[in-house]
Amino acid sequence: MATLDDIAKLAGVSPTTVSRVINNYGSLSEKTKTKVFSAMKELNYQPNSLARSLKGKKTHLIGVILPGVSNPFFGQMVQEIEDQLFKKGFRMILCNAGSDSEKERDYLRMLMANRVDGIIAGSHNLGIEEYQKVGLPIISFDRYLSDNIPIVSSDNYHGGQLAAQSLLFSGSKKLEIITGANRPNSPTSERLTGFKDTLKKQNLDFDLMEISFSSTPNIKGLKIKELLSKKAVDGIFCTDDLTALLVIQQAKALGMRIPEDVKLVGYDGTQFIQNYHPELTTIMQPISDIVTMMIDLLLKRIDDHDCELENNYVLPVKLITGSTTI
Amino acid sequence: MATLDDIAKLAGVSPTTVSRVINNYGSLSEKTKTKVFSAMKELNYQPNSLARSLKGKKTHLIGVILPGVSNPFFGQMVQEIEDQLFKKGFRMILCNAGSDSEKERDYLRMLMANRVDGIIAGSHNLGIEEYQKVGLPIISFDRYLSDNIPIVSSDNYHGGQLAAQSLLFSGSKKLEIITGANRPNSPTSERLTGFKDTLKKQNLDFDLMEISFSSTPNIKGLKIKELLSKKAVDGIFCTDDLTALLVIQQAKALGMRIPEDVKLVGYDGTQFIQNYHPELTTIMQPISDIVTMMIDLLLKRIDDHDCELENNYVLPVKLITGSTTI
DNA sequence: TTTAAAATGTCAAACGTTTGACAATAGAAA
DNA sequence: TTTCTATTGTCAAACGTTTGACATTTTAAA
Repeated sequence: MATLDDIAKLAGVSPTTVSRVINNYGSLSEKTKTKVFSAMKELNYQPNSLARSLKGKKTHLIGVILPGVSNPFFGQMVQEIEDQLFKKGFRMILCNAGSDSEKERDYLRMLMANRVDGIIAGSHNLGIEEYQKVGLPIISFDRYLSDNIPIVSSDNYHGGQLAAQSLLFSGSKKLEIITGANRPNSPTSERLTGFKDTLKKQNLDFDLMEISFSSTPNIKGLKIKELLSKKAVDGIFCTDDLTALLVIQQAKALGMRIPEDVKLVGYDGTQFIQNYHPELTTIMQPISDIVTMMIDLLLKRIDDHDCELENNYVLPVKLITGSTTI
Repeated sequence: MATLDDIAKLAGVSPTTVSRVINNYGSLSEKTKTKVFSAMKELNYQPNSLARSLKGKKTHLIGVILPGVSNPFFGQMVQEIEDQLFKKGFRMILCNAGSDSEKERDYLRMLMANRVDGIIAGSHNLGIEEYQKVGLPIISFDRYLSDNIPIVSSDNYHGGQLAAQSLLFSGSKKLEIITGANRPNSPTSERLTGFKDTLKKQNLDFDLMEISFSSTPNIKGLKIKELLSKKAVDGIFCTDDLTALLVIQQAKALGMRIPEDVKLVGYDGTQFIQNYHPELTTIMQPISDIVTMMIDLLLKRIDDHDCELENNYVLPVKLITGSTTI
């Protein structure tokens, strides 16, 4: 692969001049620039980022740690992150941590070793300490990591409220909420609280069904089937859309009609759901805005490691009404 | 961030010794190793990959260029690639090229600049020349790029055959195939041929509906609606599952029953479809095997840039029968 | 023609490693 | 004690850039 020296030789100038052209530094005549550029083109030259970064330049690499990308929510988020980062001249190293804390730790190490400029963290199997000692700009999605790591999220509490209101408005009385594992600091717990508080105001009660995040869809389906067939529920709030799809599936299999027999509200409202399951009433998280916010903050921190940022940035959610509620 | 010299000072040894410990090179006493390791731990030291790679070591970075990740097929593929690469000690730079050839070109440049060890290319807006002059190990998914770039794909022709057989077996007579833009070298065109050939053997004809890959689902839906309401079709083969979902959607809206009035076969058979739309008959591509193959070949090429590889690796597809055919 | 400014060149240090050559020291075996 | 070997150290070059100091040449204006 061609180096700066090769270009210098071919263009008949000094290496310093080539570097000056690349970095647009010092004074240069148009003629030299043209000579250098065409030599670069001729040899298909790409300045070695490794060397540049080593010399103190940014790597323009951002580490993105997420639970996974096969879930449409994170899929869309990754797509959005990639898109927006690209436009700002950054690239992403994608890290699917799953629910594996060892893997997350490994990735954190790798990202440090690779001297990424910053990290977007949306998966959190690890404790605070691990993230604190990374010493790189970090922005977190939807979970507390450490005091000086800003959290960007959407309004989970209000999302819970909207879901409850929407079910109440369509006349549900016997309510059920289906949610993943509820660690105390997880975003879903806020959704739950918003839901709960709204019902409390109406003096209504509800039941809670927890299905571990890591269960397969088949297992989840089975549990939902049991719920639907054994219990007289007429309104269900799922804290994610995929689970809501399973409810639709099981209800259909049992001959129950939605929304006549059971109303249903999901959560996330990805583009995918809006396109392929427009019937589902759901709470839409503003993925694009969330990403814009995160990248904006991250780049600020990259420019100035000590810049002051808020601890929390909460973006509004939106109710999208489909035919699974009335 | 701590450097090798810092470790040397803290451990009370020479920098060379530290490097020897890291690379397990030369002869070392257990005592020194322990001293060095504990110094590394204490300072949370990570060897600077940039410097190491500059000195000739691998970067352990792989560029993955795909059309996007919001489509479940590529979502699952990315997840699989990430997972398998991680296990082999590699990380991925994710490049969503979309249908933007300028972006793809930019990414190719960036990947060269970053001295990635290799590239997995699944998006191909660019011509052969661009890929040829990259000069890095490349493996292609499902499309011809250049003579010495191996192609890994699944058996698109047989997939088309299976789709046709399945529709014929369920008694369809008036067949339609819905497919994206059909550039001559695209994998979908093979699916089409397999489909066509099978029908020809039965002396049956079919109609072809092309919907540009870049149309939004709404537009696609509209065209499908038109098709369903204006034409007497009783069997549809969509060359991807998402389009098949739109057919289901539109058929439902028009009061047509599947499979009674129209049979339907999709393509891809991702985990997502299997979990959330098990009713859809579809052709499953063996994503995991495809990825294993690609990574295997890529790593071979990375170890030995000139190693001989086949031009084509075709993996078998599988018919998954759901209730959209009988 | 003189003079100043602009353009380019030379040189070298630095970034953080790896690696080889070679020397020095320690400990153990003969 | 001598001798060998294992361990560690010193030193320096290399990887491909960037950047500053400084010198020299070219160009254009006065």
